[in-house]
Amino acid sequence: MEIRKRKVLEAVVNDYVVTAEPVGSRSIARRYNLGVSPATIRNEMADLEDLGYLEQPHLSAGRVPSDKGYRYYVDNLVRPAVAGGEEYRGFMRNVLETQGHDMAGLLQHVARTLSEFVDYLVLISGPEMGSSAYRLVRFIPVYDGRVILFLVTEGGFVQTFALDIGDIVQQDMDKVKEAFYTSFYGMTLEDICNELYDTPPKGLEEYRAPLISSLNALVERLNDGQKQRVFFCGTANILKQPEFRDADKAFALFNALERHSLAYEMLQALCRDEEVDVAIGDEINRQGIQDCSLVVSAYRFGNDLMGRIGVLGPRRMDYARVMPLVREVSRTMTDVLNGL
Amino acid sequence: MEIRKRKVLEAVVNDYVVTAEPVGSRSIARRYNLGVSPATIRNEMADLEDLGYLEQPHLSAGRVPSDKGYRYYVDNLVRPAVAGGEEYRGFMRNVLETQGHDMAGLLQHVARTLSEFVDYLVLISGPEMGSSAYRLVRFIPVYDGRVILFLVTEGGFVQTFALDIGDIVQQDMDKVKEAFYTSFYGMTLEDICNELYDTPPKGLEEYRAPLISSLNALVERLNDGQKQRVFFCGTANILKQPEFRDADKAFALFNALERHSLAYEMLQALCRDEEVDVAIGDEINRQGIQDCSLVVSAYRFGNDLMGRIGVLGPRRMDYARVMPLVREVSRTMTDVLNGL
DNA sequence: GGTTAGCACTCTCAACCGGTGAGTGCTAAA
DNA sequence: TTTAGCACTCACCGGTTGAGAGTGCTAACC
Repeated sequence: MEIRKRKVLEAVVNDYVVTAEPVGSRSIARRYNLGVSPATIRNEMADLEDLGYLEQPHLSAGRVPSDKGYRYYVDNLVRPAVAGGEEYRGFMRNVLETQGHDMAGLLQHVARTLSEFVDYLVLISGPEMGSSAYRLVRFIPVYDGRVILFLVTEGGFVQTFALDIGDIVQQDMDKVKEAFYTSFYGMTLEDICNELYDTPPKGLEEYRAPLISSLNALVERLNDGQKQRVFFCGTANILKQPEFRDADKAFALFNALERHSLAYEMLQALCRDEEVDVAIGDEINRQGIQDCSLVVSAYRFGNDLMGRIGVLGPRRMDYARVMPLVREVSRTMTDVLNGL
Repeated sequence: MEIRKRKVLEAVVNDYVVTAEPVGSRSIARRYNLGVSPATIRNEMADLEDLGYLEQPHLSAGRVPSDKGYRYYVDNLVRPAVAGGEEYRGFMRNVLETQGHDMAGLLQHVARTLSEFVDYLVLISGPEMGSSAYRLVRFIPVYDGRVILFLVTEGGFVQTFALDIGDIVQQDMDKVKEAFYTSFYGMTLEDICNELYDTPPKGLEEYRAPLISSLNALVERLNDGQKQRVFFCGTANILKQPEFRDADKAFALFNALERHSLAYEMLQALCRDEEVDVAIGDEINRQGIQDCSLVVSAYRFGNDLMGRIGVLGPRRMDYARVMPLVREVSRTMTDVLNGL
């Protein structure tokens, strides 16, 4: 694309991001020093519309970026705003350090903090329990037939699941206590299922079937993303955005987001790039969320991907600010989790 | 209050609940068989307004119930709608039974199910961890200095907390493992703190201070309600209500609700009655939630109050439907949790 | 040939205006 | 005490109008 067209496209996106109003040739000529008259810009805009980068809500209105226009902007034009990054980094470190590695609380806090820096919705998915390796696995019998599966991931995330292994007589409970003191270090849930299937703990052969089926059901749920918790913060922010002041639009969006599994899948679906990824409008491909964009970055522990941090806002999102911010937060998360 | 005034007040509330429009004397005369003309009803309404039970949005509009009017209605006039109760009970039992006592999942499901029966927001607070007695307390050392406190309440609710007890040398970790195998059966968190303070486990005297301070911080957080999780469902429902189609109103409400601790306190604050309680408008006494009503009922395990189920909607809530429904759900919860 | 000034045209939006309908308060009669 | 009648108020709807912003097109300009 010619240099001037790029400048015009960038100007349109920049202006539209802040005003949420269709932007016209005159205002671009006034606010940006392109050295040409509105008429020339008008011609460029007409060309950009032909090429599919801009759209016109109605004749005699200004132009609005199309999905394709945003895509081009994000891929080629966006100039990350550095301001706030450092400030935020300090803030984050503070949050991370005072939260003492209580993962759920930590993620909640990070979501809250981030949502105060952007006027959008923040989503953070927790560690993927289904396929990650555990540093500690413990089976804790609680009472008749109920066993709590206690897991700690490499990253220190604790999760518990209740398993029902049917009627157990009291004296067998002690056996359970003993039997499950085996080490499952570094195994995934699938591994544990297989292990138990192949070599059931001594004295507990008769409970193997219900235990296995209970575990299998658990693995299945985890893979469905049903058990996966997504932390939300800044829901109210959505209502600040002019495009969601219409109650029906807002309703459709909130309704969709209420299915946490959908939010989880949405976060998972983005993984083109290592650092920070963006899905624009229809690219999100979820009912009710067509009018949004999602900026996502993953945080890691060691080589394992732990979870994802996402910011969901209108397509007209402030990419220049959000992208570096999200990148920064996930980097900081990764750093702190890895004990740097 | 005279019988006819009561009938008129009831009629106004009933109509306003469904239409959300100020209701006039004529429409009451038409829809209810009071045996008097609109003019008479008009006079009664003027009286009710003088008494503070009704309000007029503007001259020449119909009347709307005031907070006082709703209060009188809820206390004296409401006729619980029975329809749906049994149907719901079956539904609930099914949810409760298939959820296998995984408390977090269970509460989430109950919230979801209930939110499908009412067009309002459902809030459920989990067991109060701070002051309830535990059936099982376990300290699980994870790695250097990090100990997970693993708690199971009488009701089978599992919760874990990370504690930092400072630098621990590896060989001491085994001691921790041993030392914390004590039984803390039936103790509350406060009890445990005291116990550890009075008689620190053998060989771990030097870790007493950080452990105690870590635990104290935990108790404090629990008492602040910070750690208390509140399960939300039906947030989108709020936007269906005409009074929240105005984005600013909705924003104020969502903003307030985002502070989960506020939601928690709101639920806790209501405890006049055993069965089901209602806070109307300003009675809720929380910034941003003045225009709502809250219907709450507690569920129990044994004699302990475990948590609360609340429905938050506009003041113009369908009390006749919501009140029995909330009562029914909390009863069913209590029944199922107690193993009936 | 690219650029620009000028101009007619389009479309939205806010303000205005009058009519309609719902509802009220008041008064006088039943 | 109740009711019919009536004048009055106010929100709301639909149509109109004018202003403002923006466009496309054309012809002149460098």
